[in-house]
Amino acid sequence: MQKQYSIRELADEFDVTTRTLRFYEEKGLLSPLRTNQMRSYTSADRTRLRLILRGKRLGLSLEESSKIILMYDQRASNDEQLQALVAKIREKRQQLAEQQKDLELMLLDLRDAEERCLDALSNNQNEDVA
Amino acid sequence: MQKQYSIRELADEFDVTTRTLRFYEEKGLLSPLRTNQMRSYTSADRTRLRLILRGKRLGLSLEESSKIILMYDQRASNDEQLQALVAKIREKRQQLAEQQKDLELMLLDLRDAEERCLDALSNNQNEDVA
DNA sequence: CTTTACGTTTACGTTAACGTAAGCTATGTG
DNA sequence: CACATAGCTTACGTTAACGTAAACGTAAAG
Repeated sequence: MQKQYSIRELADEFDVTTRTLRFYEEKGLLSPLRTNQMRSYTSADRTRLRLILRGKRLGLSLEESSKIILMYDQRASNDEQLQALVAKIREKRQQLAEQQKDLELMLLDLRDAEERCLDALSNNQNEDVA
Repeated sequence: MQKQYSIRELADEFDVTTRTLRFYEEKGLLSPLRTNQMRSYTSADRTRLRLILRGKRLGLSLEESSKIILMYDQRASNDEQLQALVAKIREKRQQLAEQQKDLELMLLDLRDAEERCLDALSNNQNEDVA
């Protein structure tokens, strides 16, 4: 017997609005059970929501996240479909690897900018002393 | 004497539309020179464009990218402003570090998914043989 | 000299991802 | 019992980031 979550519980836990949860459902990203009309979220829904929000933080659209989630829980299909899926997964991994590079570059730039700021500050110190 | 770029050259180089470049200008992200009404982009504009697009790939809004760019080329101001800037830079670096974690998690999940696919494929092989 | 190509401005259209509000129902609570 | 709380549906509103189209200028090419 798994725990079920009300829409408010889930919304509070992940810091989103109930509107957002209903919207994700409308878009087919979540599919909570219904207990006399009220939505009842399972731990599977929680997991999916976590993945969706992680995708958002990485700049993915809901549709992209949706596709990636489908890759995670592939329904064991035939060889052809499996191979196509592997190809998709590899492509996405490739994209993410590129994104990793972008991220590191931006971090380097920011490290640089910070250093220059600190240099400027210590220079101002020296001027004050001189 | 630096090379100047027409709007089309820049658009083609970065694979964006001219509309996009004009839009970025309208938003204050670019400010090309004008040679008898025509836009003339310098290498500084190119750099800014590179940064904007890198930001986009990381899921940043144009406004966020704009702010980050301002951090890069800080006009040496007074100590107070410099310290505020350092704080901003550190905050952004922190955010990016979190994003790095998210990215690695997603990569791990995809590695996992790929492996499961490959397992399923080799299982199908065995069944065929048996 | 007209066509073609590239540039300009102005302005309305579009999509994603929700926000917001109205109006209804069911369930406790003083 | 009144009413506050939480949920539901339906539907219109909003913002970012461009797309698309009209209407015009200019310069090289046939």
